Amino acid sequence: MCRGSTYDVRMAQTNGRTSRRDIYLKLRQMVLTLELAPGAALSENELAASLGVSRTPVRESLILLAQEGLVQVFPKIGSFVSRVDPAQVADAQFLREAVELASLDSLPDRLDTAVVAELRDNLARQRRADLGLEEFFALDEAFHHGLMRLGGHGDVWKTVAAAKGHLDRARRLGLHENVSPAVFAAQHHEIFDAVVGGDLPLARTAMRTHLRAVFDDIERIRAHSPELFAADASTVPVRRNVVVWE
Amino acid sequence: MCRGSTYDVRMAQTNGRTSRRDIYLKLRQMVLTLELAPGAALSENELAASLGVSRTPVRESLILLAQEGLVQVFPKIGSFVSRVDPAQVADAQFLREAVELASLDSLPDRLDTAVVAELRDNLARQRRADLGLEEFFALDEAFHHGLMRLGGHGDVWKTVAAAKGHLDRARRLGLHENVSPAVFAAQHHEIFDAVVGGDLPLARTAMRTHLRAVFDDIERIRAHSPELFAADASTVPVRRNVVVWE
DNA sequence: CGACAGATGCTTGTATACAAGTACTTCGCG
DNA sequence: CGCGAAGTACTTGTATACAAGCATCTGTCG
Repeated sequence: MCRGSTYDVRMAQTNGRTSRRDIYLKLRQMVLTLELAPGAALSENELAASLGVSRTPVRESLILLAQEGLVQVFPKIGSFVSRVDPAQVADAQFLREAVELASLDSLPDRLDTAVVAELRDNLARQRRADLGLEEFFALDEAFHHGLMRLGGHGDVWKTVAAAKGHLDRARRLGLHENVSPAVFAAQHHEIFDAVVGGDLPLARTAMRTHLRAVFDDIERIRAHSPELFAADASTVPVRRNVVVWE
Repeated sequence: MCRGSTYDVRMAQTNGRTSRRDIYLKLRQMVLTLELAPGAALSENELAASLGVSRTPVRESLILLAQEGLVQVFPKIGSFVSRVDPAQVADAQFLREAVELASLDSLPDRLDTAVVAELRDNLARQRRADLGLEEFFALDEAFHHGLMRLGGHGDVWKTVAAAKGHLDRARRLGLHENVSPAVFAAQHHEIFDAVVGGDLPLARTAMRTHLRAVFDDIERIRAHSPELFAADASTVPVRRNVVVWE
């Protein structure tokens, strides 16, 4: 009697009210898009008031973001958006390169035609001239995720995505000043053609070149404007009134 | 005025009282060591009472564990230790293999002698005959982490470790019935010798063989006793009184 | 004018009360 | 005896109150 019953996930979401999941996703998006700048002070009370909820869901969201490394919480002092840590950027670069290259190695002989079509459409959209920055990033994310799905490791992308928050923010810093999504789009094309053409070595080198280009772009922007990068990970940022001051 | 000041992490820990960090680590350890069996029901109230704290820190710990995939929380229904998900086990296997092999590729010419000595000592301890299961797992963890540190990617191990909870539990299931840490210890030796000997290809093949052996061990135990593995990820386990019943 | 001490306002951490909903139990009825 | 429906005990989600501590501002004294 009473076997396990299936649980409908939608019921937890369609409450209508903004739940913790919404708050977490919203805050995460704001951090990744630099709408919440690195080093900015986050007050649980202020966020709760501005979102129209109590401290509890805000606090729980901040705890999750802290575990991802996107937020730092100092007890009795304050919570802050993490400064972009070059070490974490390099770690994320290493991780994604290792995983994405290994995924290429495990591509099956016959590719999922639906995913291939999806990628082809994705690349077409990347070619559009009137492409906004966030739109490009979304397409970029979907493209790399799609390649992982071709290798049968679509779920592993979640782990990579969660670990590359610092890298994503660094990329946005770079592309803010130095628009060049067209170059990356062309590299995406090269990778895709090699994959569908079955040329594994070429796909590997193209992917490696692409990811390294992204990383070099970040290093360049770091030398250009280092104030948003973290010097020491355990350094408390300046307080709010001083932030207003600047 | 008022530049950023350094924050002493120890202050947040030496409160004496069991804080959320302690509770989180304790629960996580209990889940990984199967002291909390897959499928077991977790009540925030019961855990709070048994740990002598309120629901708040317990709840926040469960939220973190849920993000790691070790716990499933169903609103208004209950929280449960996740059943070992074969898909997540395979994902973790793919991830760690990709990362650890890539780390071998990035080994420097001159290895950190301190880490090498540490690894040598680690291997000596693995040889001891009176080795407990959890002791072996701790040494295994430290060994692989040490290899990553040699490649300069020690921090990446945190990401891998966080993602391989399901794989670790599957390993413990396997080694509970089928003691063979000696085989794995010998493989560790082989990897280590190839690394210090500078034989990169041999190190790669030895590592791959080792990780695949671990994975095959898991597949074997899954065929042997599948009741602790998840059939469908969104299936609610049986309720508490029924758990007492069985 | 300078420096030290207390007051104040902010922060996060924890405990508790309430809200909403599920699942099982039990009682009443046919 | 079978079955249905109200009731009860439990769950998690949220809001709120209190506790403890750091940083700054301010008042006072030398």
